[in-house]
Amino acid sequence: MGQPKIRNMEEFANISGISRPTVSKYFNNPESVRTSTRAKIEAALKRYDYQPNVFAMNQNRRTTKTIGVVVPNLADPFFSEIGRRVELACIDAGYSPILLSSHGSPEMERDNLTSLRALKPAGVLLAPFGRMSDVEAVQTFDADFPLVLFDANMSSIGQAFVGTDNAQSVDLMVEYLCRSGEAPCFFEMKSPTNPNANKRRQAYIESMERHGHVPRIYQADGEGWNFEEIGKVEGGRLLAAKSFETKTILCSNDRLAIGMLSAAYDLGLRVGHGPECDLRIAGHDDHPFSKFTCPPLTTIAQDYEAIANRAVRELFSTLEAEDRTKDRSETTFDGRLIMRESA
Amino acid sequence: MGQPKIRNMEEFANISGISRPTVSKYFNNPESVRTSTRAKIEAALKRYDYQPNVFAMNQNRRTTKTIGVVVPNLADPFFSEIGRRVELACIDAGYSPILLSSHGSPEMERDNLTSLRALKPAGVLLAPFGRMSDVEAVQTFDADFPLVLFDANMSSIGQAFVGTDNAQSVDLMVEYLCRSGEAPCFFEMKSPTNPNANKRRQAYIESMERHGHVPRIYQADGEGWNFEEIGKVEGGRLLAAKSFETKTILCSNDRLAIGMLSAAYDLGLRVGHGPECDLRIAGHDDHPFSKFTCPPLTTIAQDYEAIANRAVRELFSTLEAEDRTKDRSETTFDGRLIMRESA
DNA sequence: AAATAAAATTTACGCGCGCTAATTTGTAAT
DNA sequence: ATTACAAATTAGCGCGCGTAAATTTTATTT
Repeated sequence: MGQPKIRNMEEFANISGISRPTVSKYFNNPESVRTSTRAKIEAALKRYDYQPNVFAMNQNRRTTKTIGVVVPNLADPFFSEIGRRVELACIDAGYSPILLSSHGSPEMERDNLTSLRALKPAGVLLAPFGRMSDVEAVQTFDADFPLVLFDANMSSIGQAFVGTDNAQSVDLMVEYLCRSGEAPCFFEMKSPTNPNANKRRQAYIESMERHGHVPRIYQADGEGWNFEEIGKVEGGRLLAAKSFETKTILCSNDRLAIGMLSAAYDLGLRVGHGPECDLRIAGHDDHPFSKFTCPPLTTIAQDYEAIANRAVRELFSTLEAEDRTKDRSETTFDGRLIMRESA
Repeated sequence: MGQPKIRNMEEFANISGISRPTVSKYFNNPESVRTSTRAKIEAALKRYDYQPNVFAMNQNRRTTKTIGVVVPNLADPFFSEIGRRVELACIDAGYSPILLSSHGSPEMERDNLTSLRALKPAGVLLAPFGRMSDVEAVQTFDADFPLVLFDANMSSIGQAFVGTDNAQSVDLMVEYLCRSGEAPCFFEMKSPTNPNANKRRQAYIESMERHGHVPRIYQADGEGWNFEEIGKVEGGRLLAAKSFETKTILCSNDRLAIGMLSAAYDLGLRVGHGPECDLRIAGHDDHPFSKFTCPPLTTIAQDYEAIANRAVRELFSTLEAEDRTKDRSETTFDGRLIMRESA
């Protein structure tokens, strides 16, 4: 941290006694220069605080050190949590993540990808809307940049997909509910905005049939991302009208379940698995607040950490594989049953 | 979208029939060129998709179109919501916001400011940790870039501060609770990580004294950002031990209140303002989930929209004022009482 | 000790655009 | 038609770094 400010790489090369191209090489990859020269450069770095101009660096580089991370909606704690972990994993690997939220709008997802193009990212981690995404835009982006999908799959797009095995996780819950009491009916949105909803419904149907039960599905009206409100209003309506044919309800996700729990409370219904209870409610995702609902919500925990780390690793492995011959891989992690009091 | 790809501004200038410096001027500020030439350029933009290279642009520009937005923790719905609105307001104004979360760590706040330096942002909107922030780092950043603080104030740092008037909002709640029943005691963390906690405690004390009551404060042990857990465990402990001297509890924020509501449910305590209830619990912030707690939480709503928009406007007004003579301004918005069933 | 390979240096060009000064063109008013 | 002024053009330098080719130095092997 000396007083004479370094203006550019030329000056820094002079005071460190190394030629500029070698210094440039060092900043691209410190391992690529001899140990003795690396020591000289790092000694100079300690005395003078210099860092290369990012804009000049990225102008001519084939690839930058930027990683784009795009999620559908940061207001949803699920995405803010998994986005957070992806971000930290990128930093650990020496890259600069840039986290973009599409604010619930597929159009903004497209815009985000367009903005990212200008930044020449080394790669992009995308949790897409799925079939609501601008598929063509995602495809052309995939053709131009290394792309890894997580959370929601899109067939044959991206170098890899990493997510949760909905078939396994839903079956785990259905099996538990059947074993511990009545077979569940299924509560979801009629036109779900989140991409895993369809897979979960399908998994519910198959699991129920496998266990010899008739699947019963209830779909709530309502648009947008205000899941709790929809769960409370529409779920409450169904509860009040005694429309559910069973007293065990599996919600497509925790946010719907949180809304329904609130409605049940208003209606004076006791939720839980005890003999004195009127209703069992279960969810999916282990939402950060599901531990604090009344009663605490029985749910399926997705392995955030594993998904985030694996997605990052998949991306980096395609970055390192110069030849684009790597096959597309799909990795799903098992959900874990979190037994609490609601079911 | 013609087939011949435009490689640089030179080529684009040729095909649009305008000289390169004028095109450059257009991209810096479309208003700065004659209407007729603007039309020509925009006609060409429709036919060929060209956008200037961001890295080359920003390399020599005095100031970029980038706005940094730094919040303490995106996992907290309060910050993800206000960050979202700030982001959208910047986009509307034609700037490129870059949203950075410090993941609950003051050190990362410092790192985020350091990273932003390299991007030469036109300005930065910072929701600081407050006294836990690296004050010196924030000060030197303030000296080098236009800076506006929001949510949490730091004395004489930044061109402006925008937030909620804690004295007003807490007094509003205290007044309501006293008027509608027993005077509240106050529940908070012993060493709070969120920056407004001290102001709220102070506001509570002053408000209670003004209403002729003795303030009673209960502080929970616990570190970090896991407020719900702390509210549930420590608040539950106090409830179980019947340590609270009154049956009306004002929590420093909604997340603590959510935890305490969960504990009260476990203990079989009926929360609410009805005659059959054992306890009243109130919060502060109008957390997105406070509407769905059991019972729904009475709280104070901060005016997210107003805070976000005003913070952005304050920043832009300092950007436009070439002379740095603008006085530092402090703007606070009133909180709004949200009466629900919990108190 | 000489021979060989690896790494560092020198030299030089290019990236795409910002920005300036001098000049020319266009527009609107007298 | 003349004047006056704003806007566009031409010409050209500079930013800070990437990168390539040719050369020299250093480290390793025989």
